[in-house]
Order: sequence, then structure tokens, then C-alpha cells
Amino acid sequence: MGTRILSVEDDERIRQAVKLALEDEGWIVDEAESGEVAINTFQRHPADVVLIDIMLPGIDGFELCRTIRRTSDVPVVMVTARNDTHDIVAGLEAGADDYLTKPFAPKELSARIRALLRRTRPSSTPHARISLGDLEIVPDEGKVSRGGEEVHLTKTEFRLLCELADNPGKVFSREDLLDKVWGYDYFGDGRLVDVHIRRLRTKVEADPANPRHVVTVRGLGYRLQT
Amino acid sequence: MGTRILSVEDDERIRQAVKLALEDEGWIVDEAESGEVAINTFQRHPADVVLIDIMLPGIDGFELCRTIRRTSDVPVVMVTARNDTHDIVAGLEAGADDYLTKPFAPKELSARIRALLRRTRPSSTPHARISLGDLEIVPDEGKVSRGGEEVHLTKTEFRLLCELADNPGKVFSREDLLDKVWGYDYFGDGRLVDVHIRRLRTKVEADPANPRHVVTVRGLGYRLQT
DNA sequence: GTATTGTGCCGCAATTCGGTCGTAATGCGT
DNA sequence: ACGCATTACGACCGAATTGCGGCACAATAC
Repeated sequence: MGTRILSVEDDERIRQAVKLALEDEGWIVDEAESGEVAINTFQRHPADVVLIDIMLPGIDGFELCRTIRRTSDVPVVMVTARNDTHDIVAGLEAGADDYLTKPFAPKELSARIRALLRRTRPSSTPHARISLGDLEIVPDEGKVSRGGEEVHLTKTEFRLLCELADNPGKVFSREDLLDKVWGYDYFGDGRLVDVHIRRLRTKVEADPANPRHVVTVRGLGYRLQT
Repeated sequence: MGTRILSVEDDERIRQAVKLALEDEGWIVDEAESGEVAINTFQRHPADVVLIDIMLPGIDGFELCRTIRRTSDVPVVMVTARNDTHDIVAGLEAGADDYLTKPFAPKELSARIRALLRRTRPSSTPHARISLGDLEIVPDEGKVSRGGEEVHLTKTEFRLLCELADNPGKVFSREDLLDKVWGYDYFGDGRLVDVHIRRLRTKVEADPANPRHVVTVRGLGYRLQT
């Protein structure tokens, strides 16, 4: 979560369009209008993906890319104005991971970045398998079983359980869970969490009235019993 | 994947039960009732996992394990009748990778083996042959058969199936599949995946309305049933 | 050139899911 | 024991998801 993207582009209007498109995906967007500013910004806020226009005032996109590559292996997308093979090759040699040709559709932009994130990020596999007592959770397979018996959870229930299981024993407040499961931009009733906890219990607990796994900590929130 | 498992066990009934449980997972099961036979069999058909009962007539499980270890680093699971720390330590010293205590649930057995395969396999090459229940996939030859009967798949359907089969059990989101099957530069409707899943089912599933292989995980994507 | 097959896209229908609400039950402090 | 705050429950309805048939176009075979 909190994916951060650095967009380096000197054209004001394109920068705006890019920002809108990317923020629409829920990503945080840093902007830089030149290579110098970009390097500065990147050092203060390392991004998860960097988007570089080749034609820049001052140091050009290739140089910027090489500079970034010296200190980071963050995925880089180069943006070229013309469909010039030479530019593309030069970009890839400078260490870019992908390239885009102007003009590009906002959809294409976000799709490329998403693909890039998918390709580079999943190496950090959190937990292949979590088991707590008679509960077993396999995040990769979207499976949960109690005492060997597989139980079906909905997407939200599953995410909720995974979140709790991420720190077994830790108490999560409703705000914590709303943030992590429902996203940063959710404004609703905190009782929403209660409802899903209840639904989760009916499926995960042998006796939902006396929960042994999903425990409520009155006044604080919920936690997963170790 | 044509996973082959060698089960070394002198008790006829247990051997039967193990065979059934493992074949249920789509694995090929070789059997040996003694260490001598096991060594012979293993040389003719190298297995991906070897399951050894400690109590064997003739050479015992530890000796067998050491013998196998001299020529192969195949994962070995030791089976002990009693929950004896000494046995377990001795087994691990003999080169075993995991151990099980009798009596064990078939589910636990297959879960352990699956875990072992996951831990050891990823380094190896793409699977030359994948079989799941009555389905058999041969990526190299572009062939798929259900219950021995060969079925014709189109290029896209085949790639889709292979992608799913690459990590059986893992849930693939539509984006994952679009990325891998259609390429990272495809920007169409995610519903396209649905359509091809449906077409795949009409060919691969005995009853396309109740898919047993290509399963949908609502809200997450699709996965191949293990 | 024509027929056949494969591919992508759309709209409809069935189902499931998610969020909200009113209300009941429970725990906690006094 | 009482009142207040917090949590649990059941039900409802709109929204999201997915399966399905069909259509148009492209690729390939004949």
C-alpha cells in the first residue's frame, strides 16, 4: 500500500494529466519538472516507480535514469515523444524497465505501471502459510481451513483475517482495520468492522458466540488469538 | 507436473491408504515393501519425494535414507510409529527433510509433501508434464488430455491453462493472467479472461457448470484445483 | 475466394457481496 | 442494581461480480 510514483516531466499539462491518472489508481504522485529536482525528490522520498520523459531541460532522461540506477534498482519507465527505436534502445541500456510512446492513453500508463509493480514487487512474499491452532491460512491460494475442513470466505473477510493474522495477538483498532482492509479513503461507520468480524466468526469459529480465534478487546478493537 | 513419489512401507494396508491419498493429489506413486526394493525402484524411476517408514524388514529406514542420500538429494520424509525424539533426530541426521508420526491423516501427509515440493521445486525447470486428477498437460507438446482422451485447445486457452497450472492452487487475478497470457502491453477488458475461462471449461471440464479443475475464487480470480 | 476457426467485446441475467440500519445483548463503572 | 457505552445480531437493498449467449472481425485453412 502507499505506492509512490515519481513523475519527471517538464510539460505542465502532461504532468497534470499523468498526476490525475495515477492518483485515480490510488497511488501517491510526486512530481519533478527537471532531472535535478527529480534526483532531489527521489532522495527524500524514494518512489516505487519512476516515470521519466526523455526530453528534459538540463540533464536528459537517459542521464537521469543512469543516475538513479547508481543508487537504486527502482523500476523506471521512459517516456519518448516519437516511436524511435534508437531512443528505446538507449533507454533500456540506461537501465529503464519499460517505455511508453507519446501520446499515450492514461489507461495504458497505469496498466504498464501496475504490471511493473506486479513484476517487481511480489518477490517480497510475506507469509506462504499461517497456522493458528486449528486454523490454517494460505494467502496465495485464498484458502482458509479449520481443522482440515476448508471454509469459504469472501474477499473482504479474507483480507480482514489476513490483516489480523499478520500480527497475531496484536490488537487492531477499528481505524487500523478500516485503513488497511478498506483503504485510506474510506469514510463510514466504524461498525462496518463489527459486521464483518461477526460474519468472519460464523465461518471461522466453531462456536461463533464464544470466539476462540477472533477475540474482541472491549474498547480497543479485535485481535487474533495465538 | 508428473510428480512422482516413492512410498517405502512394509504394511500392506498403510501402503494402500498412502497410495490412494497421494494419487488423489494427482501424483504418481511408486511402492516398495522393503529397502532393497526401494533402492532398485528409485534407480529405475527417480522420484521427486521419497516417503520412508523407519521400521522396515531388512535394512531399516535410516540406512535406506543414507543410501539414497549418497546418490541423490531428493526430499525424504521419514515416517515413525512412535513420537520418539531419538528417532526424529536420527532421521534428520540420516538426511531426512521432514518426518511424520503414525497415525497421520492423509491430508497431513499430502500437505507435508506439497510443502516439501514447494520448498525444493522452484529451483528446477518448468514442468515437463502436469497432471491434476484426470487432466494431463504437456506444455512442450502443446497437448492436453482429460481421462486419456486428448482435447484440442486454442493457443490462448492453452497458454491460460499453462499459466494456471504453473502454480496449481494459487489464485491468479485477472490482471495477473492478462499480464502473463496476453502480454504486459494489452489494455483491454478484464472480462476477456472470463470468456476464455468459460471456453476453457467447456473443453476441460466434464461438467462445465460445476468446474472441478478451473475454479473461480470470487473477488480474487481463478485457480486450478489441486 | 470462400469456409472455418479463433479472438475480442458487449449486454443480459443470476447470484453473491458489501454497507447500513434498527435493535438487542453485553460489559463496565458507579 | 442502574445507566451508559460498546458490541453483537438480523435483515434489507443496492452494487459488484461472474456466467452466458451472441455478434463482428481477424486469422487461418481449404
